[in-house]
Amino acid sequence: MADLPNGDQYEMDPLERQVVAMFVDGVRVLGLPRSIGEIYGLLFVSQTGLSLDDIVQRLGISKGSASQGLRTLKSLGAVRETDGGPDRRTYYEPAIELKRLVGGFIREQIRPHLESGKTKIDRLAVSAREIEDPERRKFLGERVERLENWMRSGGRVLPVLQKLLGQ
Amino acid sequence: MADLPNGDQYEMDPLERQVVAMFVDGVRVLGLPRSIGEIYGLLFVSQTGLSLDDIVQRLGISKGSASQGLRTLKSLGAVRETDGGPDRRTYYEPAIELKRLVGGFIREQIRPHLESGKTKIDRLAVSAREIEDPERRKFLGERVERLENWMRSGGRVLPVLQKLLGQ
DNA sequence: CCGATTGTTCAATTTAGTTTGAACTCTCTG
DNA sequence: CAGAGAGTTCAAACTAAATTGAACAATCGG
Repeated sequence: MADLPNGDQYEMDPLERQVVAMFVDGVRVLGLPRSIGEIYGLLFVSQTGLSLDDIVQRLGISKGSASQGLRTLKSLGAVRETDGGPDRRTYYEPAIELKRLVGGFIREQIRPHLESGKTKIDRLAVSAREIEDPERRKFLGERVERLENWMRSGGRVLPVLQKLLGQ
Repeated sequence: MADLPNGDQYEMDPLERQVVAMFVDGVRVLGLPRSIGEIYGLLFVSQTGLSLDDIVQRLGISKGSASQGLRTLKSLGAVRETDGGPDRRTYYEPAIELKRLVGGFIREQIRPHLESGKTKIDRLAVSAREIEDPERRKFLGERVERLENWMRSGGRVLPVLQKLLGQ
């Protein structure tokens, strides 16, 4: 590296660092790994699309990490690929519409959990009905009902959320 | 332990395990540690309040873990303390109203991040205005605006969320 | 106020999750 | 169709986060 003519193109400037750090914090709240925040943040401050190798070099992360991070971001609908014309490689750009980002996150991270939650509650309801002691059975029945209510509320909220964030 | 008359009172039955496992999964989605899901889940299936020692023994976790978990749950408004009458120790019961749970989570986990996010964006806006190159400065200004929009949307959504989940 | 009991704190350990990097596949092009 | 470049995969290494447990503080009753 020391013998390359221009190290600058591999380094982020302070403002870019600031943005990347912000997104790193941001995605941690969402339970996503740091590298995802770094990649998205870098794309977010970049005026042009970046290739996988650009990302690897500017962030100083491994190719593997960048590749996996981009896959997750693609699945969330948070980056789109633009094929680089004459060039062989793919370039990546960030999706910056909140609607799209929230939609992807709900679809990929929230809905699956709501689904599996419902299944588990159904199984729980079955177990609860098999309890011998009537008092205990009644109590459990009430708790199961409470859980079903939570799920219903959750299901009702998501569409509203999406509508509100669609601007 | 082997010489205690009734080991049963320290063990969860299969249904209790099922509920605890469900809440462990549940809280992981929210980015909270496993022990918190275990404790809340155990309280949720229990017909009576439980003491810290009850929790330690039935879940088989350490006193330290239970103590810290309860503290977090209290700060989230997800458990309340009931002092156990003649007894010296405190008993814990779960809060089961969704409104309360969501409210606590928003207050403790979401709002602080929104706040600090706003601060970071303000600082970023300052840095962006100092950029020399006009084209770059314009681009960054637009991105900062975008971030400000995201934050505004987030702020608008929370109250609606709370209202909808209040039943 | 002493000793017993309840609950807290935090450094050390353990566990879970992320990142790396080398080997691999795929695809294009000369 | 050989070889070069782009991107993927995944076991191993590393890092971050949770848990333990022992020492400590607080409180109560005798």
